[in-house]
Amino acid sequence: MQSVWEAVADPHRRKILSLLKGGEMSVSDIHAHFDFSGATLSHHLGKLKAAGLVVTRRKGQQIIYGVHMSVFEEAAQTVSDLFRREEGSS
Amino acid sequence: MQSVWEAVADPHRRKILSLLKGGEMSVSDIHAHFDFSGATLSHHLGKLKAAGLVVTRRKGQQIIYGVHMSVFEEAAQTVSDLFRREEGSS
DNA sequence: TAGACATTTAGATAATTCTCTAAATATTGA
DNA sequence: TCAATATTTAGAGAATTATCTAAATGTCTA
Repeated sequence: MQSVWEAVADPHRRKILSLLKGGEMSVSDIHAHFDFSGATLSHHLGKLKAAGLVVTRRKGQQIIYGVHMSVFEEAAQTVSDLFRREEGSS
Repeated sequence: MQSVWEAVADPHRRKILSLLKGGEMSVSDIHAHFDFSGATLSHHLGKLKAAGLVVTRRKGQQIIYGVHMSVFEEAAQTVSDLFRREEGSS
């Protein structure tokens, strides 16, 4: 599994996550927000999926992406751990 | 300025930040925790500095690195923004 | 001032990443 | 079943990154 840190290092992927936080979207819905090719989008979605940050389901011809909440919240914990100021260091 | 996201994408750099959260350290102090060359360490420190996450001062022959608290806390906000669940979405 | 120590810079290489086009796969509807 | 639509995979090229050794820079002490 790819690290969450690497997954969110790319601005396009952070934008995808922000979009998905607003609710599930199909690949073409997401694609409407970007200029690059579908193959490139697929590459980014693959990285997010490898990090476990998103989940997919099929709906007819479309694949619907959504944030994987449990992993997302774990990730929130991980990142806030790095950035939390040392405790008890008055 | 390099993005905080890219700066923390690398595990070595995250380890450096964790070390520095415990207090200021010289380059050689930091180096003692890693296996790679001094030049490589310098490269990583440069990235952290470009992101504004660390500050330096000279103390004789040594350069002392420390976390740049204001930028660090801004970064904490930035990352928690991405990972915060949508508000008011009951 | 010369030599030693600490760190950074320069220049090179290997690995990874982002992007593309073209082809493959999966599903739907006629 | 065929053609259209949606997405992913394959393969390749350009850019970036992590790493190294060697050289340069800055500071201290004898």
